[in-house]
Amino acid sequence: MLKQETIFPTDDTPSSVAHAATSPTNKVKSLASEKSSTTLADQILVQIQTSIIKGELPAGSKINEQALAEKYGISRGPTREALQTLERQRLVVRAPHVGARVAQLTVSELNDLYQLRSVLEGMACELAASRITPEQLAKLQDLLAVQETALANGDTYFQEEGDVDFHYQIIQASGNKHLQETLIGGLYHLLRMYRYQCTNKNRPVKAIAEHRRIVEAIAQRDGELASLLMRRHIEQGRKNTELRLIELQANAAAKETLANIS
Amino acid sequence: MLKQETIFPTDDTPSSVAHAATSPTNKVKSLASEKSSTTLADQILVQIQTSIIKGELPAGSKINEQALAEKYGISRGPTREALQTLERQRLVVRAPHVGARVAQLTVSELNDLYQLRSVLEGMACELAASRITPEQLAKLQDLLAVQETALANGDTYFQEEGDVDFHYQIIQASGNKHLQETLIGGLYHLLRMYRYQCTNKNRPVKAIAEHRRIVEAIAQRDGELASLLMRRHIEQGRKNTELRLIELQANAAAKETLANIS
DNA sequence: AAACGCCAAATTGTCGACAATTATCATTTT
DNA sequence: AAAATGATAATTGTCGACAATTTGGCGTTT
Repeated sequence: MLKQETIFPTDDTPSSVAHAATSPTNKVKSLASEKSSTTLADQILVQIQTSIIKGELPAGSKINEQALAEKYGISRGPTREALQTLERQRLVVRAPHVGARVAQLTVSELNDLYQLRSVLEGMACELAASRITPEQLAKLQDLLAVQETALANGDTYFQEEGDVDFHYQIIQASGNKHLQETLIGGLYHLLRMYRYQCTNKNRPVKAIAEHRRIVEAIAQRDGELASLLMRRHIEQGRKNTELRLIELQANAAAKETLANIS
Repeated sequence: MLKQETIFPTDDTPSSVAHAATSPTNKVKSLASEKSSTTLADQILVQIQTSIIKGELPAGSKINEQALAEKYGISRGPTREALQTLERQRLVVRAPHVGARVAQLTVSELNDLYQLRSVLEGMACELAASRITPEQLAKLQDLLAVQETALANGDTYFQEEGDVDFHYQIIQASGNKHLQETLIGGLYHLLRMYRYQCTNKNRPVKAIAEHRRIVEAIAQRDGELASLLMRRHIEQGRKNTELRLIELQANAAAKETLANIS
C-alpha cells in the first residue's frame, strides 16, 4: 500500500486536468483502472472546478445542490462537501441557508488577488533561489525548454497549462509548506478562472522570455533578482487580464441594457 | 436539546466579548436576544476550535467523528462540515477513509508559518499605511492605549486577545480582501494555537512598545517603516514561540522515554 | 404604484441507517 | 521472535427522508 508522491493530498496536480475536462454530464465511477477511487466528493470536485473555470457555470450564478448532485448521479452529501472545498479555493461563495454562488469576477478583486499573488510568488522565488535542488532546477529548465520549442513551433495549445506548471514548480521549490498550501490550495484555482475567461493569446511570447530570465536568476541563486523579475512578470499578467476583464464586462453590460430595452 | 451561548459566526471578530469597548464595529444586531441559530456546524465549529487551540484536543491526536458528534449532541453531518472548515484553518489534517487529526506542532512548520505571516503582515502594514481611514486609525490608537494602561496596571489577562486584535485591525485596514481572508480565515487560528500552547508571559512588555512604533509609522503614512517594524516584531514572536516549543517537545520526549523504560 | 404581510413552494440543514474502507488482532508461517 | 495472513471490529463515506429556513408570488393596504 503505497501512496502517490505528490506533496498535496488535498488537491490534484494541475497538469492532470488538461484532457480530463471533455466529459461533462456523465456518471463517473466506472471505466476505472484509473488510480482514482478516492471519494465521490473528490471526483466531482475536479469536474465542478473545471466547469467553473471554463465558465460553463457562469460567474456569479447560483448553484443548486440538488441539480448538481443529479447531474453527476450522486447524492447531496458529497456534492455539499465539494462545494465547501470550492469555497476554500475561492471559486464559490456560500451563505448559510441561502446557498452557493460561483465567484464573481470583478476588477477590484482581480487587483487584490494579483497583489497578493505577487508578494507570495516573490517570496517563493527568493526561497527557491536558495533552496532549490539540482533535480528540481533541471526539471524547471526542461519545462522551460519544452515551452520554448512549443512556442517556436507555433503550438499554442498547452501554453496555459505550461505556465501554471512553471509557477507551480517554483512554488514547490520554495519548500515552505504553508506558502505552498496558500497559493496552490487557496489562490491558484481562482487565478486560473480569471485567466481562462480573460485570456489573451498574444501574451505568451513575452511571458516565456520572462520565464527564462527568472529561471536564470534562480539558477544563479540570486533570490532578490528572481523575486523582482517574478513580481514584474505577474504585474504584466495582471494588466493584461485587467484589460480583457474590463472589455468583457463592458460587453456584458451592453447586452444587459439591450435586453432591458426590448 | 442543544444550546450554548458563546457563539460568534465563522471567523469574524476574533476577540471575545472580554473588552467589547475596543471593537465597536459590531452591527447592532447582536443586542436583539440571541438570534444565534445560524447553523449547527458553525456553532460547534468555534467550540472545537477553542478545544484544539487550548490543547484539550491534544496536537496530533486522532479525532473520531462519531464521538465528537455525540459530545455535542448532534449528528455526524454538521460535525463533518465543521471538521472540513477546521482543515481550511489548518487546525486539522484529514485524509480520505482515514479520518481527521489535530494538527501537529513542529518547529519547521512553525518557521514556515511565521515566515509566511511575516511577509503577509508586512504587506498589510504597507497597504494600511496608505489606505487606513481616520476612524480606523483612531480605533487602532484607542486599542493601543487600552493595552498600555492595562499593562501599566499589571493586568495581564487580556494580553493575548489584545494582541490578536491589534494585528487583526491592521489587516482589516489593509483593505485587500484576499489578504484578509488568507490571514484571518487561513492562518490565524493555527497561529493562536501555537501561541496559546507555547506562551511566554514575559514578552508583552516589549511587544506593546513595538506595537506603538508600528502604529506611529502607519499614522505617518510610512508604509516601508511600518512593514519593517512589523516584520521584526513578528520575528521576535517567532523566536519566543520557538524556544518554548522546543522545550515543550523536549519534555514530551523525556516523558515518552520514561514511559517506555518502565 | 409602492410597500407590507402572509401563504405556498423551493432550497438548504440535519438526521439515522447502510455501504465501503481501513484498522485491529489473533493465528499462522518463516 | 518477527513478519505475513486473514477474519472481525471500528470508522469513514454515501444515501434518502424529514425539518428548518428562505424565496417568490399574491392580495391587501396606504
